[in-house]
Amino acid sequence: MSPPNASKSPEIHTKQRILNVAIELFSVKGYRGTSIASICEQAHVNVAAVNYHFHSKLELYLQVWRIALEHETETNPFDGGIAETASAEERLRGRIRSLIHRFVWPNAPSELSMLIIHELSDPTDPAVDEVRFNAIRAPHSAMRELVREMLGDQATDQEVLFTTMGIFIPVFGLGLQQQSVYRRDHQPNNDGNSVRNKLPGEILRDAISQEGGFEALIDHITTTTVAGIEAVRKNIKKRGNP
Amino acid sequence: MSPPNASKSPEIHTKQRILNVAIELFSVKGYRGTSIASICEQAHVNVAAVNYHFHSKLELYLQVWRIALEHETETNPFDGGIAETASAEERLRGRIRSLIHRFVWPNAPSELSMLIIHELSDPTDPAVDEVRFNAIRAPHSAMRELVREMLGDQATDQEVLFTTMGIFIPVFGLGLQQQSVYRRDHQPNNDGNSVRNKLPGEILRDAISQEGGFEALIDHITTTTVAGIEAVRKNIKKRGNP
DNA sequence: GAATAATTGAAATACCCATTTGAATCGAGC
DNA sequence: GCTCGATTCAAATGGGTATTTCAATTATTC
Repeated sequence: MSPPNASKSPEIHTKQRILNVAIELFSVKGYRGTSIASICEQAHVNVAAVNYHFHSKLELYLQVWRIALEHETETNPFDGGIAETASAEERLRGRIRSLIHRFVWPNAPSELSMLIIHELSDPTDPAVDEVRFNAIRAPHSAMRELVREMLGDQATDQEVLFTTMGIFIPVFGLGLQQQSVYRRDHQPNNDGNSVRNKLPGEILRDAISQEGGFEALIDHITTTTVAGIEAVRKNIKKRGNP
Repeated sequence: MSPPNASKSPEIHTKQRILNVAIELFSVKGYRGTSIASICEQAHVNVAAVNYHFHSKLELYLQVWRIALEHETETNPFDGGIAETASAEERLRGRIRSLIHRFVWPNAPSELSMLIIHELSDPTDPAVDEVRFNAIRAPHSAMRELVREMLGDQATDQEVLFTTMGIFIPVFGLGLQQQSVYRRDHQPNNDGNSVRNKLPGEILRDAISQEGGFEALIDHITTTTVAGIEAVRKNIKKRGNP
């Protein structure tokens, strides 16, 4: 009777189907921008299922966060696969590679980074702060320690802080641009010429889509970052002990 | 009769009062996050006034954008007040100063930059693209030309692009962090310890709030940026003509 | 100072959304 | 094959929002 629901039953459980769609929609359109109804529609599931399996929209969202965080940590560790024993510059390169992968992976930022960006520009609920904080804190303090190591003991805290920020924060800018481009690409009414020229994010996307472009970007960022660190070190040496 | 409406009449016109409140709320909470009702409440104005003076919420929003863009252009020109005749490094410093002022001005990012960030992470309507584009394009292409000048003719387009992005895009990351901190500060239920440690944006805000911290940040960014450009130039020289 | 247009006010309308409800259906264990 | 708990379904509820409506009020013009 009724439609042959081949998309149901043992294959993938309702709960999992909801999660799969939710992670996609929440990361692209944010918490407020995605309705339970739209999730259920795409997952071929009744709206009540969401409130049955997860108590509320917010709890579903939290679950999505936890899954995205786990997934990112597994597939893309902070160290970029570089051993602890490698040179500082090697390790820096690994960290930068990992960050870029998260926030500008050619086709789209990772789900986690998109969630982070939405949460930063439009916080959902204090309950999310905890998990969001965990997602940001670990890579940030790891980077800070590495910068401290590279700048040496004579560097002031402010120098370490600014230098760390100089590496860490720009990727949020990259992610924001990428996310904007990604959304624009997926807009249903995108006729491609409503705005005459390209936004910085689109120019960048084009560049890294080219053969070798992505590696070139990582090279460029690593090179300029190392040069920046070197410049700060020179200043420290010139100044001597504070 | 009724309350002595001292907040009305010739003083400031209804339309202007709406705009004043709208620019504040839209920039902090975004388009979707602010209701017409909340604007009218704060402006001591009836909801119908919005739809009388501006046809719709969207048109009010567009008006706010135009005003914010105008205001920013007047009070904070791209060149940071540095003359065309100054050295390239001086002009770069001016541009960086201007960008930082827009996106991380100690107390809060400017209205325009907050609008931009919201629009990037959660686009409102194609009608906004035009004005948003104008807000981003001018400083971006100015920066690009300056970078081209500093890198010389032998630099590839990709080198110019990446270097420009390396200066231009990070400020979006800064702005995103600042906006997040700013919103958190202004949340009504902010007990200050729902999350134990500080987010990068908060650490940074603390640092630039200190005496001389803001200038130190601009110094740091300028120094590392110049060092980065110098590194790219060296690569170009080493490589010779492509 | 009357007539007319502009503006404001309070309430109504229409839509979207999260959540609830209670019946229907399914599935495992006996 | 029956029972009971788990799951799914369609419809209803309640709260929020943008927008409209039209009468009341204010300002402007002659």
